Amino acid sequence: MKSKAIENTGKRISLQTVERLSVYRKVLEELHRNGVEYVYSHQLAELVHVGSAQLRRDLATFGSFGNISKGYPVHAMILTISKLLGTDTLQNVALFGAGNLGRALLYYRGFEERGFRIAVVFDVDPDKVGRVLAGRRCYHEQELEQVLPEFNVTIAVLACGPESLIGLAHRLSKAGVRGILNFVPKQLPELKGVYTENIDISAKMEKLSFLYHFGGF
Amino acid sequence: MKSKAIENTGKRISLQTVERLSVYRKVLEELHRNGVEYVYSHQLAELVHVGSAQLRRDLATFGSFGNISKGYPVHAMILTISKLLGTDTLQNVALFGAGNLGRALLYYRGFEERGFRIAVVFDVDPDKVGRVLAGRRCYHEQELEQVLPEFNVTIAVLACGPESLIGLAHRLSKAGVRGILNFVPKQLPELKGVYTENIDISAKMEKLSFLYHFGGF
DNA sequence: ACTGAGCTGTGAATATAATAACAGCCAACA
DNA sequence: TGTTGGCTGTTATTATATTCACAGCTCAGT
Repeated sequence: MKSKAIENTGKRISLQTVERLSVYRKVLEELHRNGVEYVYSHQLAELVHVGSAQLRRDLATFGSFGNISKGYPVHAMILTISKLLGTDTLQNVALFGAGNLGRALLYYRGFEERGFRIAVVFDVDPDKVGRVLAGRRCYHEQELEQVLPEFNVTIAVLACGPESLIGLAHRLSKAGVRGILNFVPKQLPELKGVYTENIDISAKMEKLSFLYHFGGF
Repeated sequence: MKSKAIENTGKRISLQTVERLSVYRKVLEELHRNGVEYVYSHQLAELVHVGSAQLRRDLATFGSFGNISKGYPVHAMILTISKLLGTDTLQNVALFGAGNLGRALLYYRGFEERGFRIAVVFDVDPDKVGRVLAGRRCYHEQELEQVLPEFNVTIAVLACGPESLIGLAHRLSKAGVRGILNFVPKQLPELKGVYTENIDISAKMEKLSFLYHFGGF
């Protein structure tokens, strides 16, 4: 796997570790809600279906926080991981495309508790432009350059049509966006200084299909 | 990375290779639409942002199909990859949850051309049960055991609430489902004989956020 | 105080993935 | 027909990720 690892306090944090950290935090939040204060590596590891050694190693990449006999402090770990992921403070996100998927994302209540807020919506459909959807004003995609700076957006979510996708990506890059989450099943160009992450739902199904047809069990 | 590799014709196909195959096929489809008949590994590699050696190696895992001087035959490769992924024939999928996301998936036209068809919908909301959504009848989740067998479903997509998620997973397992695509940001249990794949949108954003905050470029 | 059970953090060992590099082939062309 | 350029498939190499296994610590129970 192409592993762009990041330099931290002398230790490198691989992207795979980062992905697991999201999961750890998610489960830790649940433990926290249940009043659990400390958790052992093997307990948490079992909850997230990961080896306990790997869990300890992941956590060790950004400094040790485990109490040697009580285990890991749940709440402190949540805060530490949040800070590492940059989600300790709310980030504004721009949504492109107010179709079925776009609106589903708009109405989803779960982003805020994970540190993200869809602040603006863009579309090309004249019927949608100018309207207010779930409290967010919908602008025309052409207005991107004027509107985006107002909202201090660093991440763009693409749930639009595939037509002008490439051009859009370049414009976003120029407009200062630093991350793109792309739901459109079409290849984006590589943009310098912008990290792009694809979510291809059909591809995930294909993976499941492969496993099923090959009897991967 | 936990690499459950699959035994094929003596060669193992890693899941990472499978994921890339989806991308290859997606791009190959586009080339095919544009009338391209053959493509060289370095051309395709550039389109998908992968090293050409890796591309050739990926393709070689299921037998060689590259014409040594013309490159790879676009259409034949599409068919071969489709067969490998099991998407050469349409597969029925069951959707759980007809909320915002669920409906977005229901109305999405793109699944069929990738080999999947949402055949049934389940929900717990009495307002939705019994209604027909985008041509698909909505059943109550309780009816799962009776209804599922009619539709020959092997993959379930979870876009429901987190409340009875674990129980649902176990029931799906018992009902013969072989793959679960889970959009609910909650940890599923490990089910013997069922492969589960999670799509956590917030987690993807967290990853982007991490990269941005750490200046991973 | 002392012992023992059980935890974390981590060096060492292993498994896996990505890259480089090249042998052998084919077509085009002189 | 001989030669050359550029391609694939694959082997060798390097880089990365995971797992093992244990030193060293902490506390509970005596």
